[in-house]
Amino acid sequence: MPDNKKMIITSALPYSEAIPHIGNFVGSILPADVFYRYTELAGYDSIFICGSDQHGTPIEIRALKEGVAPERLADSVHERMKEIFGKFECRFTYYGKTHSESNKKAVYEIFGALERNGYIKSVESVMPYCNIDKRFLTDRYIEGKCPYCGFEGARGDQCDNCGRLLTPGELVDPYCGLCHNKDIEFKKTMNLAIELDKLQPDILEFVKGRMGSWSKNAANKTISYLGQGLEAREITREMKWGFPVPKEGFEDKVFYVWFDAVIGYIGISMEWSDKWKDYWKNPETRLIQFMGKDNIEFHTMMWPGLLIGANLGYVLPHTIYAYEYLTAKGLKFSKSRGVGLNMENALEIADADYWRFALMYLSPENSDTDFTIALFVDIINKVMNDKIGNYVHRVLTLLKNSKLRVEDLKTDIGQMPKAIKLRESYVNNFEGFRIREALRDLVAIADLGNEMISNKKPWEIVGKDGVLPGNEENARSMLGSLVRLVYHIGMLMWPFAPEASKKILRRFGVEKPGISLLDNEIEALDLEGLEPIFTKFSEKQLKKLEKFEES
RNA sequence: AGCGAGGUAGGGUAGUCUGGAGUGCCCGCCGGGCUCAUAACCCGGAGACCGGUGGUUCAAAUCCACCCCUCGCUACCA
Repeated sequence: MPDNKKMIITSALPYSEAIPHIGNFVGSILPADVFYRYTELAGYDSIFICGSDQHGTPIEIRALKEGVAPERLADSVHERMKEIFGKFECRFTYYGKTHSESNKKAVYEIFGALERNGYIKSVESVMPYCNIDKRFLTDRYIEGKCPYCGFEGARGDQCDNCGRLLTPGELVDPYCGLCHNKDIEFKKTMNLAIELDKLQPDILEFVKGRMGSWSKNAANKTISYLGQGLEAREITREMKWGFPVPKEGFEDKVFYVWFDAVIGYIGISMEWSDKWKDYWKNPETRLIQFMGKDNIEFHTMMWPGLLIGANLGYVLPHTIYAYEYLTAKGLKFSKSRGVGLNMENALEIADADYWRFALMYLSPENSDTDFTIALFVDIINKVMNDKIGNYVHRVLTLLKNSKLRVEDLKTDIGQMPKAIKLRESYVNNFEGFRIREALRDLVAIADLGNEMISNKKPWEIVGKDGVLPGNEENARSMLGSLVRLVYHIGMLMWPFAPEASKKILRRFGVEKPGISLLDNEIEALDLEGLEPIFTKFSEKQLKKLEKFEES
């Protein structure tokens, strides 16, 4: 139940190299958005912060290859992502980006504090250096022959042929992955690192106090990592693209992308509004963070570690919720391997509401979940259409035929214990981050409605042209109850399928949905131009989809 | 190899923390009902040695040990 505490909801920042696929979406931004919409529905004072993660090697290298400035490349992808998230009805309070003045300010502030407080040290490493390109090469961008299987073209991090993890020094006859010359030498270089080992006791205390409300995978993985002991982690890199390090001797380096990406939550909020402080510097605020399971250690240890070390009064994460993966035919969705469906293509198949609903219905909250078109179509046709859409439509049609007016309807929710129970379950499930279960509760309300119709047989007392004489009282309470459930569905559907929700609520004159409204009498009823709120996939579309799945 | 997550009817899941008759849900299947509705809806039924083996217990899907299988992470990707 809502209290007066503020809430910051974040999704892991999507990397702006390419358009995310639906696996990325369902694993972070979608649940964050759905949860944020729930907090609005429940009446919390919450903000939803996200943005594009723009720094890092892949973008710099790609920009180099395409002959454009990294910033231009990152910004163009950022604009496309912003647009596509908008099309998916994501309701960010603010969607920013990491390459911004405000984020630079936040990064410098936190770095400065960490240094002042004695948590930064320099570490020496030896890295391959290309004398032609005049730059250090990260593991991915040095290539050569695999020392194990002899494969030509193995990368410094891994051999694609035998799958072994490698280090650049192991490669036989290494060459630069950019210019393909062999004029490479291994040179010493210095980088800055955050001393997580020093922060370990504080991080451990933080984790112990909070992990009760984390997802199982996040909690267990963190315990396991902490048991092994944290080590200093580098926060600077040998690159041009990023924020220059403001420290003598390191000016030619930039901050490592993970460092300014997590700080981005703050930096982006700063750009949003002066009100950012009311949330970030308020010890009561709950910071709720959604992400894929690959992001766990950054959020449970490194990010809290740097906040604790900086000691600037920023709130620490309250809830960390990490999602498993959506897979396609058992394979992890992957841009590089061409597995899965990107968000732009997805909209050619179905509108945002359908994707949001179906993806949350399949949400990989507890384990990897296999996505198939057949399953997707099933959810749309059977669940959204046959259960929910059809229920809403049959009730509204009955109501229209009955010619009853809104003030005739008796809609005493107190007489509907099952509906109240489902509504409570919906709220409890959201509060416990069991979002998929909350969605099941919503579906169960439609099930309840369909069952009520069968039991009460309203067609026996409502004709095509009004209520049959002598049945007025009965019709008023019967239809009142049925429409009450439609009202509930419209309201509780809002986090999942906002467009359909709006379509329903508009008929009841509700502009801004809220759970507290569910106890009020329905005040308006507009039954003009009734049509089903969802439509099914036709046989024709199905065949098209099957072809799509083949490729 | 280490670590994390899973293995429950034909398929997909919940239940496992906090042991108590295999209990629930979705799809599919079989039978019946209904006609307000999107050929939709409702009711009933069949279908599971709860991955395996051993142990603890009056009692194990649930706790313990070992084993088998799947996925993921162990990246100078974020």
